[in-house]
Amino acid sequence: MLDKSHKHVSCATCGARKSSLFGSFCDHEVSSADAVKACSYYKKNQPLFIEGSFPRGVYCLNQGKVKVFARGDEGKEQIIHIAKEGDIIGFRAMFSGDPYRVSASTLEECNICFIAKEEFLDMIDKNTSLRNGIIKELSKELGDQALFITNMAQKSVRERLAFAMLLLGDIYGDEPINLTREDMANFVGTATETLIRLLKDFKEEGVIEIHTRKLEIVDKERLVKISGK
Amino acid sequence: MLDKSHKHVSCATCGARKSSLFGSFCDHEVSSADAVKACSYYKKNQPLFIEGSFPRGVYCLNQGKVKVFARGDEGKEQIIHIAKEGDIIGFRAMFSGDPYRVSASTLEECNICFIAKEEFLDMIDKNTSLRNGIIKELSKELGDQALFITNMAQKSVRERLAFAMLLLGDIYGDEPINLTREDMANFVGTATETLIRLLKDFKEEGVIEIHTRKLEIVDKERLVKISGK
DNA sequence: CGAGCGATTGAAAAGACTCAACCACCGTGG
DNA sequence: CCACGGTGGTTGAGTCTTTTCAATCGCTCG
Repeated sequence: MLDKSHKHVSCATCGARKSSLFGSFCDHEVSSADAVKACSYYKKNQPLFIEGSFPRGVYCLNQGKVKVFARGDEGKEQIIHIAKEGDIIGFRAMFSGDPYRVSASTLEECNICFIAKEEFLDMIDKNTSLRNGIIKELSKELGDQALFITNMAQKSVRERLAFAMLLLGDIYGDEPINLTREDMANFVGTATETLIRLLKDFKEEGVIEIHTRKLEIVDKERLVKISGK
Repeated sequence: MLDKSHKHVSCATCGARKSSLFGSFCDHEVSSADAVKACSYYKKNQPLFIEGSFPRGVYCLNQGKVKVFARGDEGKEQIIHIAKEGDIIGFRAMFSGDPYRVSASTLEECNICFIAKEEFLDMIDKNTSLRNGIIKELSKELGDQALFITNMAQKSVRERLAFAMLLLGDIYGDEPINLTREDMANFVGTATETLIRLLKDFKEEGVIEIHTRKLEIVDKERLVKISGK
């Protein structure tokens, strides 16, 4: 259980920072980031921002997972990305000038820091390596999404599920994967029922273990093979 | 028929430049861009770069269309983007540090200018508005791709085709859309046969006209409706 | 203990793909 | 000028994956 107060989490002691875009900060930059940010505790399933609204800053995840998703015409969610500790989200729309084209909401209890737009843009102006890191991150995501599109267009649901499980394995690390079946289906891009049937197949094939809602990968090699890459 | 010589096309007289990322260049910048770039004539179906190789510079389209695509596991192409006059391609991989994750090849005869990596990075260092333009372009594409993914995951092939026709309408402007059925299918993410059947439907519904290989949009409103947005 | 959401199962229907064959256009070379 | 070959386009039939809809189950939290 996380601390529910709005207590300030220092960037200096943030375990997630080192592997984040702010990883290269010097002491001075760390403390000035600390000074301008606001920390909040978020309950499960709480929105950070919603498609169509205008961005007012960026969110830096100290603890917990966040889904980033778009809604299709019938309102069905398509999860584009799942962010974990150390990830920064919401910066895309700050650069494009558009309103958000996706929504974000917590998948579990989270501690999340917020940095206002002006402060963030200011940091980018002053810090070349942060700026380069952002450009690199945008580029990396663009490449990932090209693969995502290709998978979506050409792979069967079974293959996509295997691929998604591998991604989720990386995101969740040691912890078991913990998502509703619906969120998982919306990540893979299929119907909930289809997803459930395929998970059952994987279980019977000894590829994963199912503990009600929590999933564990047993045979990663096999998943790689099934995913077709 | 384009000029097949490797004659230098000046950025100063390039009709495509004004609407491109280089649109904000001052005279001085235009002439220095002119000085470092190399112009080439490309035949139809000629590759610019190939997935897996490392980028050595960026390509600026003066004339013609270029497809940017990834290959799925069975080698099938998925077209991610179709670039037109004034577009700059290949810069993503220069920032991510990865090798190219997509390939690019001409869809028709083209005049294309090449700017080497160091020169381009140098231009970005020196020109803030170019740099901001690049960041904005990366962000814009990232947003477009999120929509692309959602469409791919949730829409029927018919809906996706309608959506793709609208995009192609913008890309081709006044000219008729001119792609092989296979390229078109690889853009929509479907089998060639399915695409052909759906094009026939659209024709019978009076939405498009088919002149062998060239397609013309007759009822744009209807396409918007069919695409479901 | 009960309500309610999330998970699961089954059966039927629909959408899309594959495979195989055939057509049509176009440029080439005899 | 015409026959030929090849690429790209079209059509039909059968199959298979995936979705949809309906019903049931079973945690989990007040």
